[in-house]
Amino acid sequence: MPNDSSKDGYHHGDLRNALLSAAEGLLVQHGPGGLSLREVARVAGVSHTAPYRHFSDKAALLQALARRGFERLHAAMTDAAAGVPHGPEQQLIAAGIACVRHAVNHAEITQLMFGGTLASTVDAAGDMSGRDAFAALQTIIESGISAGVFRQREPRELALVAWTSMHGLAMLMTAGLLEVDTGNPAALDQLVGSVASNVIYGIAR
Amino acid sequence: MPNDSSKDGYHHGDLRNALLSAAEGLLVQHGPGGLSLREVARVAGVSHTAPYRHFSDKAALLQALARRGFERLHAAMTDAAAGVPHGPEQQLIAAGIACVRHAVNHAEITQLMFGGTLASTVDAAGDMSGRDAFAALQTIIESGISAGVFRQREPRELALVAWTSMHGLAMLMTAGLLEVDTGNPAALDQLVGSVASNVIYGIAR
DNA sequence: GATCGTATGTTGACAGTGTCTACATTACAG
DNA sequence: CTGTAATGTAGACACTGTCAACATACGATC
Repeated sequence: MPNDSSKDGYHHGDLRNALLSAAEGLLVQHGPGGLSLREVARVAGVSHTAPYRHFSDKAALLQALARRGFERLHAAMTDAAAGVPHGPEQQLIAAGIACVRHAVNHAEITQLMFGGTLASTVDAAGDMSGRDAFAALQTIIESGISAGVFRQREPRELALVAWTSMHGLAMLMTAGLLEVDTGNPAALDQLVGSVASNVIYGIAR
Repeated sequence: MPNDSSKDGYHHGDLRNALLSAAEGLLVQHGPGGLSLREVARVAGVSHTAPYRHFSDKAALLQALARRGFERLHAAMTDAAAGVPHGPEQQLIAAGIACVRHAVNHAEITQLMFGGTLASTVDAAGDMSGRDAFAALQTIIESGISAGVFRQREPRELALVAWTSMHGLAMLMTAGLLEVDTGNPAALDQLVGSVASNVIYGIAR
């Protein structure tokens, strides 16, 4: 019984995704750094060199995992903003909460995405890295400026304030450096809301 | 010629610090993760197990390195604030710039300090972790509230806005995820100043 | 000053890792 | 049906973190 998905023979059928899923599972168990390519292969039920048919490197696998995370983050933020048609401020808060929530719920992958582990490697795929998420914020802010609820400045500049704030909050929490019960969604939302509203107060007209 | 410092015999004399320095040097060369305990020992000119007489673990060595970083960060921020007696706003900006500058100038160690690599281990020494730096910010803000230039809110709340913002900025820059020339001090200060003044605008009375 | 415990440093070994090369099996195009 | 590329395997290599056993040097005690 080689595996659960697709084909059942010598060839796996969808090993690439299976490896990514296995890696993600192991990543949340043992933190980043505690993840070994061989164990990933073991969990996926293949030999220890099979991953090299799909990823040139261990770093490449981690990078693919990070890419997944960036996509999910972007989706979470835009979805959250889209679900709140009550104007840019509320959209911004919703996006911020979604951002931090995603970070807390996927702490290990968040560290992968923004931690320096892949820093050197990320350069190549850097075009991808979180730029979409940042752009989402900027879009909200632009609409807010047009609507006259935000100060008339460089959108990028205002977006940067929001982005760095949320990013910092997320990183501090995922690193466990903030005395807050990340398991309590209400407390989390309140904290994020507090920071976000302060940011908005600074941004607002 | 076993070494340059202190004694020259079988016993090193100050191996602990020598190891930390060697580790720091290697850390900036090859990023975090690319640092091997054995190479640290090699650089320090001792056998590959000598470090175990001073650090229980590889993680323990990295943790000590991180602790050094926290101390330096705190010192840099308080020094910067102390050097600017022109009121809390300017002090806050100075501290923010010092914070980000320290992060940029010690990118690898910053990733060590706040990245998740040590997350599980940091719990023990967590009391140390950046709390001092945060407290420094909070002190400035408290004096600002007393002086009536900042809004009358929970100091912790306002400090959190400033802290997350600076922290996020620092982390994004050290991870190379911000399109900014970190080598150009002027551009860096301007960027930090921009974000900081926006934060202050939100905090100010 | 000799002695002895202890701190410090060394050697050797072990399992585990990332990655390379060579080989085996399968899918598929002609 | 045949050959070629894609995919997976086996074995090897240097390297790593860590443990146990041993060697050396320092410092207090008699």
